[in-house]
Amino acid sequence: MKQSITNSPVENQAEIADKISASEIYRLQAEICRTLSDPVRLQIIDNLKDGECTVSELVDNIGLRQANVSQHLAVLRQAGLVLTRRQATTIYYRLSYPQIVEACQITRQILIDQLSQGSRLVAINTL
Amino acid sequence: MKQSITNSPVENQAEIADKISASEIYRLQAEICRTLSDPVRLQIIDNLKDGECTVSELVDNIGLRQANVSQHLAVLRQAGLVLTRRQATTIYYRLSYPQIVEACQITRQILIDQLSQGSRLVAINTL
DNA sequence: AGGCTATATTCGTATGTACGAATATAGCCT
DNA sequence: AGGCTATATTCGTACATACGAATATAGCCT
Repeated sequence: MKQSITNSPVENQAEIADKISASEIYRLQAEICRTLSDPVRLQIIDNLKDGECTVSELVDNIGLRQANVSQHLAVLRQAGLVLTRRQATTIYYRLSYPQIVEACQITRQILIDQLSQGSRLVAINTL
Repeated sequence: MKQSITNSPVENQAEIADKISASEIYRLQAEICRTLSDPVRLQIIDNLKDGECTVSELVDNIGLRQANVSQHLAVLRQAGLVLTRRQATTIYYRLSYPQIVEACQITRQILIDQLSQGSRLVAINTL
C-alpha cells in the first residue's frame, strides 16, 4: 500500500503530484468535474458562493425534497468540495475551495457565449 | 473585461440568459461540466491548450485506441468545446473556448490542494 | 476503380448515478 | 424517556455513458 504521503510538511505541489501518476491526476480531476456536472449541485455551489447556508435554506432555495438535496450534499462532501459546521441540530455548509466558484463562472460564461453565438440553440430547442 | 460577441447585434448576455430559465442554465452548465468529467477528455484538452492537434497526435499522446479517442472527441464536439479543421485526410482539433483551460487549471489546483492537505489520500488509497 | 490512410460511427455490455420512497440518526426540548 | 425537528442514509429503478469490437466514411494516390 502507498502510505508514503501521509504527513509531509515540506513537499511542494510538484512533488506531491509526482507521487501520483499523471493518469491518476486526470482521474481525480475528472472526479471533481463530475461532482460539478449536476444542475442541483451547481445551484448549491451558487447558493454557497457568498457564505454558509443551512440545509433547510438550500432545500427552500432549490425547491427539491430534503432527502434529495442531502444526497447531493453528500456527493459534494465526499468530493471534499464543501465543509460543514453544526450548531445544535442545524448544519451549515460552506465551500471548501471558494475558487470553485471561478471555475463555475468560466463554464457558465462559455455557455453564455455558446448561446449568444447560437451554437447551443439547436440543443435547447430540441430538448 | 468581456467583449460582447461580435455578431450578436442587440442582445447582451443578460438578455440571452433571461430567455432561458435559470434551471435550464444550470442544466446546460452541468452538461459542459459533465463533458469535462472524464480523464481522457481532460487530457485531450491539455493537449490542445497550446494549439491544434491532429487525431493521430492525440491518439499517440494519450495511448488509447483511435476509435476511443474519436468517441471522446465527438463528445467534446457535441458540447461545442472543440472545433475542427480538415487538411486532406487529416483533421485538426482546437479548443473553441481557450478559457476552458483556466477552468481546468482551477479544478486541478483544487485537487493539488486536497492532496497536499491529505484530504484526498483516503480516496486514493482505497481506490 | 481499387487500395491505403485518417477518422468517425454503431452496437453490445458493464458500470455509474439521480431520483423517489422509506427509514435512520442526531440533537434539543419538556 | 418520549416527541419534535433537522439532516442523513438505504434501496430499487430508470437512465446515461465508457469501453472494446467491428464497421463505416472520406480523401488521397497510383
